[in-house]
Amino acid sequence: MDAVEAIFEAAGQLIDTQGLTKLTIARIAEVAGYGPATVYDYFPTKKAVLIAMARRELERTCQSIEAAILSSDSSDDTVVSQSAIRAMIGGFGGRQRLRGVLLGAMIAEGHGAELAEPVEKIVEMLAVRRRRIDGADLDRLKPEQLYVLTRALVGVIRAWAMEGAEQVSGEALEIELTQMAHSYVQHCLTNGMASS
Amino acid sequence: MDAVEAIFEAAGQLIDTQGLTKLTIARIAEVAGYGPATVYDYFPTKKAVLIAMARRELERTCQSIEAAILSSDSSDDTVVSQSAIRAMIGGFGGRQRLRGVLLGAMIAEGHGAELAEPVEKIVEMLAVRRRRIDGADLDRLKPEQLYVLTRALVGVIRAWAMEGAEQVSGEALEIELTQMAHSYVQHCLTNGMASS
Amino acid sequence: MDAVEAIFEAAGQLIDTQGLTKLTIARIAEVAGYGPATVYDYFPTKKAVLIAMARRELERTCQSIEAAILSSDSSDDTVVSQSAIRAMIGGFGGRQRLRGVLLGAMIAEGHGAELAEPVEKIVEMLAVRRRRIDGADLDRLKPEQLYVLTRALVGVIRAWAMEGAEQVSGEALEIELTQMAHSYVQHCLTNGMASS
Amino acid sequence: MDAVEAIFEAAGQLIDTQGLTKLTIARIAEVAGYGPATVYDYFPTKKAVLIAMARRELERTCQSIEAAILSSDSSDDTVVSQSAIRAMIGGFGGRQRLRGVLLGAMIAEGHGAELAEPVEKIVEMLAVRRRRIDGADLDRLKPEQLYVLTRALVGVIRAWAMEGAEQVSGEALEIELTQMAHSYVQHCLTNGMASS
DNA sequence: GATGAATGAGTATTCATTCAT
DNA sequence: CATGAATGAATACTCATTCAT
Repeated sequence: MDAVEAIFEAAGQLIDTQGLTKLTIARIAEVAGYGPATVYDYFPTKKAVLIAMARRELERTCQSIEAAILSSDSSDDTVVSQSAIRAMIGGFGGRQRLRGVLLGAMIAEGHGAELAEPVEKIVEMLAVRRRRIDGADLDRLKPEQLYVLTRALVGVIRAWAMEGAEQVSGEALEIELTQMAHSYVQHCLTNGMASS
Repeated sequence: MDAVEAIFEAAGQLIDTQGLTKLTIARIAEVAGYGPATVYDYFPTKKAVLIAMARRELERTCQSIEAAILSSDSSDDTVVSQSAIRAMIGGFGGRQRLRGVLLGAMIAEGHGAELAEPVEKIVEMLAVRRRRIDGADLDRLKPEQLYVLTRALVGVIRAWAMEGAEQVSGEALEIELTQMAHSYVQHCLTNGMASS
Repeated sequence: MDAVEAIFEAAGQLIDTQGLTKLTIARIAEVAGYGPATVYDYFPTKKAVLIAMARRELERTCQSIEAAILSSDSSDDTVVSQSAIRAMIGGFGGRQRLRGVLLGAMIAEGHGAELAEPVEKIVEMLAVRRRRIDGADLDRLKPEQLYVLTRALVGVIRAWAMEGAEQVSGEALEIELTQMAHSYVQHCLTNGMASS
Repeated sequence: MDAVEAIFEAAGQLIDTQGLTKLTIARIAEVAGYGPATVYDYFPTKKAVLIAMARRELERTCQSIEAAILSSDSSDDTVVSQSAIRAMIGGFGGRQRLRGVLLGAMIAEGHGAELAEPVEKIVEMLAVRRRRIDGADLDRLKPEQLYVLTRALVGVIRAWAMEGAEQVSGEALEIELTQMAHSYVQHCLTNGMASS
């Protein structure tokens, strides 16, 4: 278990400082303080390391989002959403390049759909919350709407992670993402209501 | 010129059918009908081929967006935006894998910001159009808003390209992207007006 | 003792089903129900396992040949030889791939000469038998003749083991090997007699 | 073409002096005076090199056998066979270990049946010859007999090649193999005649 | 007696890139 | 313009073997 942690840490460091291209099993092992073969005692493949890392980070992100939503006592959806989105942005340990690479790895290996989980979790929790608060039952986005919403959020965060935060501050990003999500969801629900 | 075209065509084909991993200079050259060394007469590096291709496709996409907007005589912004977004989605010859790879290459090589150009073009043209039509001098989006909007659109399209179009049809994507963009822009402009 | 047996059994199974290439100490140990290190408590080396197995199987084959000759009460040498050869062919539990691999290992490790023992045993026992039965004191084969005879028999059986038994049935093999051996020995002894 | 020859020569040398285990593509290439990658310009795989070598040696052996038979003007079959067998023994360039390894490689890779060709050629040519000489039509060995004969010859020669020629001289081998082959064939044909 | 975690040394194979022609 | 033969440097993955417990 300790070895896995060391491998993750080593790989994370290397990716964030030298990029994916320079990442080799030998280097990971060396930084982790093991021989190359040891990595293979825990992961069958180099790609598997990346995927496992991404999943763990995703897991963590989900948890911090959940925590953010649950601990937010505002009755204003926007406020709650914003703290959730802040958790998303802050996820992945803050290491920009690592974040981008891991997301990219998930997509490239065909696990892109898993990335939607955190966002779906937000939407779901907000819906539950809302129902609890005002008894309203204005629910569910259509699948394609959820799809667009999740990919938009992840896409923006990924771009921001990789391009560096020079163009836009984390705070501004947080606010605008919240606005975008909120206005789109409002629009969806409004139209959905109107047409029903 | 002919050789460059042949190289692009060969590389495009190979990427779309076999993925980036299987792409080698030798194979590109073979399919293009040249020897490997010839590729190096036109591009200094393998990455350079990818970047050049991406730029050309991006250029083309810009042009088709421009054409779509100019030829649209509707006075409804949503309709115009939608045809612009349709042009975006249809870019890269509709070859999803190719699109994903090329966009990924641009991002990986640090040219991610260029990807925003087509979207910025839409926004800009729509603004000009609006001014021409109703004389209004609507504010521009703030930089961070433009940033979020562009990355959101590109992010969704890229994800859609890489995950395969099975989950959401191109038509649905087109509609929802338009809705998302429109509701966000409305929101931005409205708030911007109110606060000024 | 039990562990050794388990190791032999595991290795035998693995070789016969997956071939020598897929044979690793780890896999042997696993199938045998032990950890890898345990194998090294009994054998100093991977090759040593193979050699030991080969020797044991060879030993067994010798014994079954002996039994076959002793229990055969025919006075016809050909009949006796044939049952001896049948015992040879049936050696190694009839597991052809295993046989081929083990014989190959013996040869490769420079123990090829040991393979001749079973055949020499046949020849010797037949000579003894003959002497007992008709008091004749037939000459021994010359060393080079014994050499050729033994290698021929082993060579054919080995080839048959490795090429698969599809081309020739075990029964036909048994008959023809007996004929070949018999006619050669006859020839040798006859000429030997004549020339002495 | 020159490169192929150099590779064969290098591989042959290495096998004969250091054995199959120590054979690596890198070493072959080095000895041949090339980089490792060049070997792959001519052979897709390490095994392919061995197979190709074996086939070439086989080819050569066939040719020298053919030449031996054709140039032998004796009317005595035994004499002719012996020179053919001498050609077989002398085949494979006289490099003992190489010979054994190449034969082993053919067998191990499932091309064992090809090894029979030289022997079948002998038998065939002798049959033709005999027919021409005395008009006799005492033909063909049964498949299983041919099988046993060929494997016996190859088996003995292979063993002799690998065990070293200390136990038996090449001359003695040649004589005894001829005797064995001859007595077996005589036996087969005689019995075949008798039973028809 | 048994182990399992760790490894170090090894190797086939790939490919972007060069250069003499 | 075009080449094709050659390559050097790189790297994922394997496995026999060890040793502290």
